[in-house]
Order: sequence, then structure tokens, then C-alpha cells
Amino acid sequence: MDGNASGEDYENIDWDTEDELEIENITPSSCSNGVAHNVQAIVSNGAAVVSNGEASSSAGSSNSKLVQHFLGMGFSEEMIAKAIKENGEANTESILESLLTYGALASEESPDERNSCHLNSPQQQQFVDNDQLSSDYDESLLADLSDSDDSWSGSEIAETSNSLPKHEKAILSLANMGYTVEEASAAIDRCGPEASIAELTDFICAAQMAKTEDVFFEEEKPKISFNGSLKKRKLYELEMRKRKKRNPEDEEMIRLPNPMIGFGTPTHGNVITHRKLPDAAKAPPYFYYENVALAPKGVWDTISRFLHDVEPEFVDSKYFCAAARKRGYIHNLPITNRFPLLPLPPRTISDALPLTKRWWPEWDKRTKLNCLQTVIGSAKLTDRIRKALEKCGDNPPEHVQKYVMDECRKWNLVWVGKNKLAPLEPDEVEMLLGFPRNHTRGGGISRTDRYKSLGNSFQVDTVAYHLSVLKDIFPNGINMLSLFSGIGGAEVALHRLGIRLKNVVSVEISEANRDIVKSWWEQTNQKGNLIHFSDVTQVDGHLLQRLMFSFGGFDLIVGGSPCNNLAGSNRVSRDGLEGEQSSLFFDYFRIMDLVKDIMNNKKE
DNA sequence: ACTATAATGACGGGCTTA
DNA sequence: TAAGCCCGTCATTATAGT
Repeated sequence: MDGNASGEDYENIDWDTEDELEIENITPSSCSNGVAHNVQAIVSNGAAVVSNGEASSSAGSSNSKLVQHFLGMGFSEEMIAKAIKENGEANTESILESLLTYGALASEESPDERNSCHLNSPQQQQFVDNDQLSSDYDESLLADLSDSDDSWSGSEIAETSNSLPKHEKAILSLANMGYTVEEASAAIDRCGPEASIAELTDFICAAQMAKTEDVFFEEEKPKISFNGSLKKRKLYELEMRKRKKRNPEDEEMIRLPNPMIGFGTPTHGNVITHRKLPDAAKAPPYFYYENVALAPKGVWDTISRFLHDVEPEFVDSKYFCAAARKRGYIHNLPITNRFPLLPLPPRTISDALPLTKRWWPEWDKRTKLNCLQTVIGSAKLTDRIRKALEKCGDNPPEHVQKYVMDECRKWNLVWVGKNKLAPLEPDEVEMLLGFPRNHTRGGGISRTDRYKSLGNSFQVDTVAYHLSVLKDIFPNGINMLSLFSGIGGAEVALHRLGIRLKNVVSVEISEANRDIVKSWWEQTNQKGNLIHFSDVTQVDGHLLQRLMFSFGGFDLIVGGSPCNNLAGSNRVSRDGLEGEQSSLFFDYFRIMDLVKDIMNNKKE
């Protein structure tokens, strides 16, 4: 994947021009009402803010890359600037060390210093009065606000008793969210008794991160590679185990369900109809996070802990279509009255690919395909298999059958002729994943890249089933923040559900993928606005604030962060959540937290 | 002929379930 | 205990484009 957040290619990213160009491409087709006009201005400004930020941290682009890197880890800009000044730009390790030291020192410093080490807490971000805005815009803003307010007023509200003193109540809620009492009270000590739960969780997360890094540095001081190593993961797991020992019943490892049907599927029905969300997860907006289910041990525990301790819903898409796809979803959506996309997709290979039936030998017992991945079997492979089969006539001996079946399962081969196996065609993958035919075709994308983009995508029917509950909640449509959009699985799902897409802010590193979504957007005659950005690490509070200000906040944040370093088929760099690409999960967390903060401040 | 892009093939292992 | 599964990476080779 060209998605690579820590490479040298940052220098090549030209925010202003690229984004303005993309906006310009969109605006003419969809700006009949002035809203788009506003958005254009806002996005341009947003980009300008980003570059201003880079400029203000002085000393050019490599510096800003550095700053962004640490911002991404959750340190405040002031601290980063300070650390860079002390250590110089060259030595990232010593900068990080300084940053962590500041964190440690802060606890003994004066109260004023306390807030400076908060993770990502936006400084007094508020919504300004919108006198200067056009009436069009005003209307849409109000409509949106009432949308989201309505939707949340009905949800179950806190059951914490009012008799408790404030700080004990806070400890209680934090404990409910899965933090230890020590962590909670330390956070309250540091942030003060008046601190909001969000502030407190921010602090705890920062502390946890720092702690993990600390262990790493203590034992590995000499040469550290920044892009997480296996050792780093091992140490992280060690830390997990230590924590578990300290508090055995508190830190239950997440286990995968069998059958993997989450809270239910269209065919299994809703097995679970009620769940209790942690308080912190009840606040708007709705969020939906996705990643591979079979991640290294401890990864889902960490992801869950960062996402307000919401339990993952593990679902295998083989219950929705003809191909397996084991994924975990963490979301705060209601789970009653879900409904599937119609028509229901074929759920066996022979129904999905009828032409294969004729050639399917009786000794191939498969009815479902395995997970659709990013690479396919080669022509040479299927040629070898054909020759092997031809040699032994109509009834291949056991060992040949086993050889063939092993390859079939490994490469998801299907029968297309006598003794002839073939990998799936890209349009067959599109169909299995629930995308319109030719969704990824043309526009300059190579076959190889089509497979890659598709292999990295959502299964649309599965995601749509989960998101279907939004249809009643937002009859007028939604504003969505789509992180790691890929080829637009969430967008397609919502569209097929008949949920209008008002404003979609989409962040996707691959230009080919952005083109795919853009072209889908045009072809489906979307009336809303599609706003593209390329790099999640560059999405900051200012940008979000401007965007949200323009259309009244997000109703939904969707994202599946990179699985490269989690996926089982990665033999080279399965480094866990700290891996080069997979660590972008922390940007999902960071951005979600920023959005929540902005939306909550707005209400007060 | 040279360059850029696309396709190919070699590369295990951690973890779960039966 | 054994079988089966997995949103992958990288260097090399083939092909397309000029």
C-alpha cells in the first residue's frame, strides 16, 4: 500500500494545492445552494491553518513532519516545541525521551503546568456565533443540530447516583469504563476534581502510552528503531500480562465468539438485543471502527480500551455473503431493529458464481470462499495444478486432491473448466464484497491495485446491517467523517441503505482510492458534498473545528485503520498495534476524541 | 534501447478450533 | 495434537510506454 505515514514522503505532500484542486473539482457540480461555497472556503482555510501550523513550528518541512509525528502520539504542541529545541531535530529518540520526562515531571509541578500535558485536549474550542453566515447555511446548521440533539436525547442516561461527591462519582465512572481505581484517582489528582470524564480519560491514555514507552526505553536504551519492532510488541505484551496479574478480574482478555455472528445477523436473527454502553461512549457522535478479528493477542483489548471500553462486535462476513471475512467492529450504535440490504447477496459459492458449478468436483467440499485478500494466485500456479490433475485422469488420488485443495483454500481458487482453476476476477470480488460492478475499474488503476484496494475494504452488506439503525435516527441524512475511507465501503453501505449523505469528509492516503470514491460519488448523483483529505495525521483540531462549524458537527465517524501489522498473512512486519501502519489507529482515536470534545464544548 | 509500471513468486507463524 | 486460517511484503522479472 502506498499508505505510509512515517516515510520520507511527507515532504511531497502539498496540502493546499491538492485539496483545493479536489474541492474545485467537486464544487462546480454541486454548489447550487451556497453551502458548497462555504465548504470550499472553509476547507481552504482549514488547509491554510494546517500549513500555518507547520510554519509556526519553524524550520521547514522536516521539522513539521517531526512535530506531526509527536502530535500523533498525543503530546501537546508546546511540549514538542520545547523538546525539539532542547534536543535538536535530528535525534527523535531523545526528543521522545524528553517528552516522556516532561510527562513524568509534570506531576510534581505547579498546577498551571498540569493541563499542558493533556492528550489532545483542544484549547477552548468553541463554536462562534454564526451571524455572518448565509441563511442557507444557517438553516442547514440548525437542522443538523436538531438532528443530532434529538437522536441523543432518547438514549439511556447516566445511572450514577447524585449523592456521591464529584470526584468519587468520577472514579466510579472511570472504573466502569475499565480503568483501575489507581489510574482514576491519579488522573483526578492531576486534572483536578472539576475535570470532565473526557479530560480524565485523555490523561489516563496518555499515561498508559507513556508507561508503555517507558518500559521500552528502560530495557532498550541504546539503539531503538522508531517503527515498532517485534521486541517492542513483546514488551507491550509483557506489560499487559503484568497489568493482568496486578488486577486479574479487571483485565479479561477479549475472546472471539463462535459462531462469529456479533449481536446477530439477518439469518441468525438478533441473538443479543441489548447491551450496556459505557457512559463515555454514549455521547455523540456515533462511531464505527473496524479491523481484523484475528489480530495478535492483546490488540483488541488495547483498541477497546482506547475507544471508551466498548466491547468489539466480531462478525464473520460469511454469514452475509459467500466469502469469509472475520472482523471486529467497535461502535456505539443501537443494535435493535437492524435490517439488511436487499436483495440478500448469495451466500454460497455456487449461488454467487453459478458458472463454476459445472466444473466443481465432488471432492471439493467448499461452499464458502476464504477471506478475500490483497493478492491473488498466479497463472503459473493454476497451470501447475492443471497439469497435475491432467496426469491422473478423472479420479485424482488422495495426495493430489490434498495438494489441490490446499492451494484452493490458500488462494481462493474457483473451478472454471475441466481441471481448470482460477483466482477470482476483480469484478467478482467487487460483487462478493457488496460493491457495484466496476466500482474499482478503470480510471487508471491497475489490476493488481484493484485487488489490493478491494482486499483492504469493508464487506458492504455486513457494515450496512450495522449502520441500518441510522436510517430512522437521521431521516434527513447524515454528516460523516470517514477515516481510512479506502474505496468507500461505508459510503456505499449508507447510500444503499437510502441514508442521504449530506457532507462526507473523507480521509484516504491513496490517490487511486480517492479517485474511485470521487467517481462513485458523481455516478450516483450525490447531492451532498464530498471533501477529501489524504493524511489522517494531518487532521487537527483547527481543521475539524472549521469543518464541523460549517455544517454543524458529525453524526457519524467511520474508519477501519490499517491492518498491515496485525494481519496473519503478514510474515514480514506483523508488529502489532505499534507497527508502522497499524499505529495509525491512534489517529482514529485522537480524531474521534477531538470531534467529541468540539461537539461537547459546543453544547455548553 | 531505455524507463516506468505491473505481475509474479518466495517468504512462516501465531492463534484458534476440532 | 493437528489442521486450518489469515484486509501481506519484498525483490525480481515481465510488460508496456516512450
